[in-house]
Amino acid sequence: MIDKTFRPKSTPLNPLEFSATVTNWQRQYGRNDLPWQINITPYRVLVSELMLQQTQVATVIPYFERWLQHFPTIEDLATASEDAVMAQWQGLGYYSRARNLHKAARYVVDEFAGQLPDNVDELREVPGVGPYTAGAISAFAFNKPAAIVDGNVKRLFSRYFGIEGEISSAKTNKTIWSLAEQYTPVTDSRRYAQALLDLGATVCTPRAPSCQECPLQESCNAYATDRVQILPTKKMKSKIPTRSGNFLLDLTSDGVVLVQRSADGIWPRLWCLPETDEPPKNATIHGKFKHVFSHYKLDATVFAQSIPNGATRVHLDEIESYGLPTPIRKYLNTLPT
DNA sequence: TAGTCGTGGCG
DNA sequence: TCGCCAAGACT
Repeated sequence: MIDKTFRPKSTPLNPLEFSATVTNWQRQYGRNDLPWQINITPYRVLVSELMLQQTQVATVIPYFERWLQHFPTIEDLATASEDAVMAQWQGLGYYSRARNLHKAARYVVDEFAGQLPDNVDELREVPGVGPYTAGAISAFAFNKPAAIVDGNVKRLFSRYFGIEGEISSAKTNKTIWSLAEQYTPVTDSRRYAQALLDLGATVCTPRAPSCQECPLQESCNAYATDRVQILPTKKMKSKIPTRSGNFLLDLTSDGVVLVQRSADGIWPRLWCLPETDEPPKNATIHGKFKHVFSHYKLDATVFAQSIPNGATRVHLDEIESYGLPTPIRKYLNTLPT
């Protein structure tokens, strides 16, 4: 009788075998035509990596193309206004990344004459560049050996090496970084880094991974021990709270009143309908909308309310040149022109 | 260590 | 409809 649950005993490949296996796989099955993989420059890699933080490739692509049209060089970005920068980032989310990218451009122009450094230590000093992004820029922009650990690598390594520790813990993070450094090859750095990301994104996926397509199946600990569905282990998440918000709509033939939000909190420095702590009395409800953030849900009510004076009023057809949060832009788009 | 910070797609 | 998750950084 055949035991369908049989798995071969697994021993991890050594670093040389591992890197050869995944780079060969990447050459044949990986992603090699993404916009930032063509005409590679350090600036294009920097832009793509900041945009790709916690954001999927398909979402980033149109933003990346538009960004390079508006800010072709790092000098163009460094000298651009914050309003112009935020207008281009509008809708992509995590807006501190846009300000960091802007700061990064100025930093590199001021400190390095516009030339990004190629080593992790100096890259870590660039605004918005953390441990992952520093390694990614070194590998992708300069083809230099550098460990990268992102969500893909954490998932891939936790399964491949059978790491049981909670994936977001400092201890597990340290373990995986150590393995990542140990397994980083001396040559073909760019393709190796891309191989890890491609494997994680297209084969070793969070759920329903395609183990039959995986070049590492034979030596994968999680596959051998039938723990692919269990690893990586995650902490229980308490469900996110719901908050209510009150927004004011003052729309005339001259446009709608917008205010620039503070640098703190959600949607920092983006242009928005005026928000109030308490619902205005004797105001009629114009409409409602809901929005989900990563850490809370917003239940919003929009009140028709005239704003006294001195406010910025923007014509509806000029709104695209302002940086607006997505749900506000969507709400305004429903208004009759 | 844990919270903050967006948005869209997917099952 | 809802929870999960994505090329994380910063505080």
